[in-house]
Amino acid sequence: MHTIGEVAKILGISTHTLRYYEKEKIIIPVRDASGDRRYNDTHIKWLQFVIKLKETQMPIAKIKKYASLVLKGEHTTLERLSLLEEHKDSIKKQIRTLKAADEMLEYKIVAYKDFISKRD
Amino acid sequence: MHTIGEVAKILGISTHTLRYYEKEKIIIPVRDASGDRRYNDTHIKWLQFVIKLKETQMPIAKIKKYASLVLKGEHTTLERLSLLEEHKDSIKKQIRTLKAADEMLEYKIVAYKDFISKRD
DNA sequence: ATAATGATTAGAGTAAACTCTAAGTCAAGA
DNA sequence: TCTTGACTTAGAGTTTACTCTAATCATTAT
Repeated sequence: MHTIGEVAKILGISTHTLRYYEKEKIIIPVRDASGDRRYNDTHIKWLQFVIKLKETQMPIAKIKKYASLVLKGEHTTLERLSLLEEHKDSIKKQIRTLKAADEMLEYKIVAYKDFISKRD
Repeated sequence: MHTIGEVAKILGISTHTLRYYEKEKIIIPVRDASGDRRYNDTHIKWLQFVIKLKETQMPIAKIKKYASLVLKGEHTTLERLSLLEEHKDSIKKQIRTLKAADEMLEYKIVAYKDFISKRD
């Protein structure tokens, strides 16, 4: 069981952010005798998953939606599955966009290098 | 030569956004006799480039920086080149992140499908 | 015993990137 | 002539995702 400060350090995010995610019902830690938040390994794994989703541009609203489905129980698995499949599509699209931009930049960079070498 | 409304339609962005980019000195169109903005094909190509940079998560501040270098003239080509190379690195990183997330999602999706097929 | 550390809360403040409003000008078509 | 529609401006408002503040409480270190 970890305190909020420890979890913040482990995940590389701030305690503020962890409390914000709780306010948004993305993570619900347990409380110890004195009312402090406690996170177990399941909480941490869930947060690592949330961070992965965030890194791939899933908005907080959608992460919230997914979290609420998880809380609702097993009868939401189909809906969760389609949400994840939708996001997988979005990731594919992002990769395509990035690859196109990468090619364009490569082209521009070569043009710049060529220009510079001919000038100097 | 195109009006702001035409350019907005061509690029799929709003006239508000085009004026905002101008306020940020990212694009400086010319003006016609009655003071209206006019965009030529060079302006449009530049805006398409800006949109590509945006799609790959370059912040407005950095796009602004690049635009200012272009305005300053040929003696900034080296600096522009390194800015673009830096961004190309960031794109590579983004692709790696997305691929990792994609694999993780594939794994999760398979697990969900497995669970559902065994349950039904 | 006291000071430092780290936790708590409600709620205010911030940054980025738009997005919209209000009040106005101007040219073309019915 | 009137109206419609596109344009102009300065500046206010919105959304997202934090980020911080202030006041307070509990535990640990000297």
